[in-house]
Amino acid sequence: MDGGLLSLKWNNHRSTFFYVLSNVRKKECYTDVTLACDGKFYPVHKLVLSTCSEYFEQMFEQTQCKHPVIVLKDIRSEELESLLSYMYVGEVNVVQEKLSGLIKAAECLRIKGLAVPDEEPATTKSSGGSREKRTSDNSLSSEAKRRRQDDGSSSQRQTSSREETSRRRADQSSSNKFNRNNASSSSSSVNSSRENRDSVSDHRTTSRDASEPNELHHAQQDNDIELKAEELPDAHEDLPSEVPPEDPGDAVKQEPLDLDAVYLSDSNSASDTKDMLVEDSFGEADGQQHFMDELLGQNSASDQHGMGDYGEGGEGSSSSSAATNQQQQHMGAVWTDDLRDSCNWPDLMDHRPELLPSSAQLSASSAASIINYDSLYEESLQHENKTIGRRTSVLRGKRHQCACCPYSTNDVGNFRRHTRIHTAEKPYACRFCDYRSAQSNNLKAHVFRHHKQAQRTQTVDDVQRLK
DNA sequence: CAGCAGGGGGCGG
DNA sequence: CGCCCCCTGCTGC
Repeated sequence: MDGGLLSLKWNNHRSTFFYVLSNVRKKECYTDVTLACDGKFYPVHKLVLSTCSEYFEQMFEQTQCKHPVIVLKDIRSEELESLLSYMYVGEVNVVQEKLSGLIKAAECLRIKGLAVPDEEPATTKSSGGSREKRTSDNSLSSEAKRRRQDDGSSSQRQTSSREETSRRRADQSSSNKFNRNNASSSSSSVNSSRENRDSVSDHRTTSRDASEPNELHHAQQDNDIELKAEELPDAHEDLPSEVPPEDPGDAVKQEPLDLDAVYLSDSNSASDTKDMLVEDSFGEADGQQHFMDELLGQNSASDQHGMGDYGEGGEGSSSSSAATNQQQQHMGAVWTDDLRDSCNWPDLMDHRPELLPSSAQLSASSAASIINYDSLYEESLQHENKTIGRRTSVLRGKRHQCACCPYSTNDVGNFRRHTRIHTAEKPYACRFCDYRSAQSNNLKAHVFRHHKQAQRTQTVDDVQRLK
């Protein structure tokens, strides 16, 4: 076996991966989860989140939702941005006074390396640099500079996405440093929900010595190869310089409601079954092309695919709807109703006690929820103030634009009511059975249909009790 | 049958 | 004026 075994190594695999990953994040391609925080929306990748946080990993495992929107409470957007940089780049610079807040946020989200010990991918044969236990506070930077020695293991097929992403992180860690002096806010009062995950072996922070991240390219050139794989054209060649200083803010959709991006398929359905599916169409078609282009080292002409305006009221401005149609057409084979169906809201509902605790519980126990009504609503209002309000209200007066779907209305009550579709909030509970409804009228109708007699009796009892 | 949304009316600040 | 409640109609299963 050894005799015929050739190890093909892509010399610049890491750097290319990082570069592409950086780009897809910047361009919001392939994002499959949206973090909502402080009224901002951060389209990101489950892969990255789950790699960097078992908390996210478990969350994603418990919902098959294609594109969940995770509302982060008790975390400030600046902290989240820093954490995202940390997760994507593997490194973030933070000023001293902001550190505690960042750490707290990291603890809430159980970010590996910051809040919980990192674990080395099992199949990665690290050449075993010194692994030192990280002490969170002062290792933000050194953490990011960790191991790269395992570059050479590409002959192993990577079947674990986590492992793969860990590699990316390693790559990212080697990239240019992201200087975030504005990483902010230590005022977070987040309760540390860090759990004892110390069973995880605490391999980490092979503090790769100080070789400067920017020297990645050269450093990687040092890697030995058994058989030089055909390298990509020069996408990676210019990587250190091409990779822009990662600014999470750039990735933030400041005006998410203007975007085609967040499209939530809310195909309603029988009783509890509901597709909680957020389709992210952030120019994915373009993105795919771009991805290939990136891999091929070509510059995609579709750099600016961005998000088109959502269009008012979801009817869609001609441009946006055209864009969306184009995207959907483009990705027709990818995004089908079947896929929508594969996103089973009931799955989420089944775990709702875990995933959707009350806001109070959330505040106390965890920092994230998948669609928290209050947050979503508040964020929607914030956004509409920022965007819809700015753009639409001029024409139509106060306009409420759903953050998750094209729905919009002038009526705040209707808007609240609509929001419950996405939050699955059913505040109206039947007294006589376990039926719950999002609308009072539905409950009323239900009671009328099924519990007319019981209701009559109950009413009599109530009257007597009052007497 | 249930979910959803448009719209009207009442009420309180 | 904003909010809430309610009625009503439409839609899909």
